[in-house]
Amino acid sequence: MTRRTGGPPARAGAGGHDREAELHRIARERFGWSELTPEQTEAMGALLDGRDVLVVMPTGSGKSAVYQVATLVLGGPAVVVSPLIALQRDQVAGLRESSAPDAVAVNSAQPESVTDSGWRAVREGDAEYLFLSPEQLAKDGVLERLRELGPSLFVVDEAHCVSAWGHDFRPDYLGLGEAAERLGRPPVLALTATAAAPVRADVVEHLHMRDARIVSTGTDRPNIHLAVRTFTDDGAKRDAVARWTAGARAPGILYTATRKDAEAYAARLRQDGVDAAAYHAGMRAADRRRIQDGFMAGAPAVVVATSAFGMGIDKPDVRFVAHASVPESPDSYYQEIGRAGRDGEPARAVLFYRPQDLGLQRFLISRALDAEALAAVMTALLGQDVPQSRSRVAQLSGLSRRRTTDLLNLLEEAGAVTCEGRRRAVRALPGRTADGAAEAAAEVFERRRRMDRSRIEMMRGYAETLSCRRQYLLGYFGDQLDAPCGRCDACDRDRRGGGGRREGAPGHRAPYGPNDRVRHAEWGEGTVMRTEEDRVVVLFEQVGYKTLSLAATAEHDLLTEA
DNA sequence: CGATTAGTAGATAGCTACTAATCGGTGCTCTATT
Repeated sequence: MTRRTGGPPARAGAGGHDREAELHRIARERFGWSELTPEQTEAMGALLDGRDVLVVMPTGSGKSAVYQVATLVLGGPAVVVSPLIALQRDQVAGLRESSAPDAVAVNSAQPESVTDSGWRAVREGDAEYLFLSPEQLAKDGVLERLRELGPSLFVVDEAHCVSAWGHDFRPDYLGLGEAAERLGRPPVLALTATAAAPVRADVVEHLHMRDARIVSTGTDRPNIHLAVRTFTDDGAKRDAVARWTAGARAPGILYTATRKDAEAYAARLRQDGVDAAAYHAGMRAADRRRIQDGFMAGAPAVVVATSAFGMGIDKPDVRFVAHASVPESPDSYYQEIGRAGRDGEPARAVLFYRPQDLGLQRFLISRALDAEALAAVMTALLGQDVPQSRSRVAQLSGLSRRRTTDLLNLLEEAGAVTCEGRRRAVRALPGRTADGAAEAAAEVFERRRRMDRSRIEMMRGYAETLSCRRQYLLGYFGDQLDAPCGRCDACDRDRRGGGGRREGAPGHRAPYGPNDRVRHAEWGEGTVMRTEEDRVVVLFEQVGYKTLSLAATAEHDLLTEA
């Protein structure tokens, strides 16, 4: 990897050597860290060169250190976007306890007086880190105050949320790129533990990252043993899940697809004498907090939860993460099992798989496009001569601000509207019509849905593969594992010699390799993700992940080099 | 997409067998009541 030298920032020191020494000195004196990893210094160095950086490193490997140290060298406060208020609280508390500079948060869950004193602390240099949600950064007043502070760094923590949530659930995530620009465009740092190729592309695009430097330590978590158990009967699966969980070494997390199942399994486990508690977003905030804090402290030993549980859980000794139902994507799955074994000791990830369970995931991503609302937004904009604020567009179209943001994001991606200026007002691009915009937006929407569906298919692929599970998962994230891992059920079976899996014949080379660019007659251009003995998985820009039979592609000449 | 519940038709007074309806995940922020 080459380090490009950009314009040296104000306080970065002269040579790379001095600078690295200063990073180490600050890490030691202000944070008490005796060492920085090569990846940490590489990411910090790129930021000091004024570059945008995407850091992909497992939780617990020191992602936060990158911005904490770099901020002090850059000499201005850092704006840190964090998805959950609970997470912001933990991060602020953590920095308060250390001898490092203080942090403050700005959100709706604290008294105004606390927010006010937070702003003051940053303004007066008593705090260097300011934590906010993306929703806060969608507000003009907040952006104005931030701009006056002259932030030296714009950090997006848990950056995969941009891609996972921005397109529907929390649309303000897609406005972060513009927000950074309105703050004077300091270097942008995106942090995440896992990001497959399309997620990285989404993050880079929507944060408006320029020539982003990607710093990755690889996503493998070798101490987590991977296994899948397959069922067709629902009752049999439930029995197996309950039995396995009751017998597994705690602490652990059991993920379910629905709130009802979380309650049901928790009750059943308690009956079997397991110290288990349910956790989902339908519970009262106080109960959720009590269970999360309790789990961190050791009781309950098992949390049975929907996907609501886990972000910000940095408990080192989680011994298992089991899934009673298949999740929506390898992306989510890897995030969730990544909460096991952070101490490096052996841990288990078991997926209880029933093909029918994929149906629920298909339902959950199948929300239809509201053509009427889309038309209302576009028509409202077409009637205006000058750019309009988002809240004004919401008013004109009679929709909520959240809904409007969602649809404007879609229209922007479809090339029908554009945001401009410091106030990022929106206007329709010249020559656009309501019908044309609706059509283009529908196409963008469909493309995204195909991608989501293909991710579900990749999850099916993981559950049904006969070869090494880790090779499959890591290949999905663009990390190649050259040999089978020896730490998954497929490898265990091969070692016992009971499987009858076809080993790739030595000397028989697959016609495609990872990262090859290919073109398919119908699906357009794509990138090869992995090859097995008889099939190849390709990520196509237009249709998402596809698994093709090598025999068929050869026979009909379906894949050509691009 | 699939599981569960509610409703109803048929044939005859309590039940079977089908169809229709319903539900299912993630969080922020602001506003109106307690």
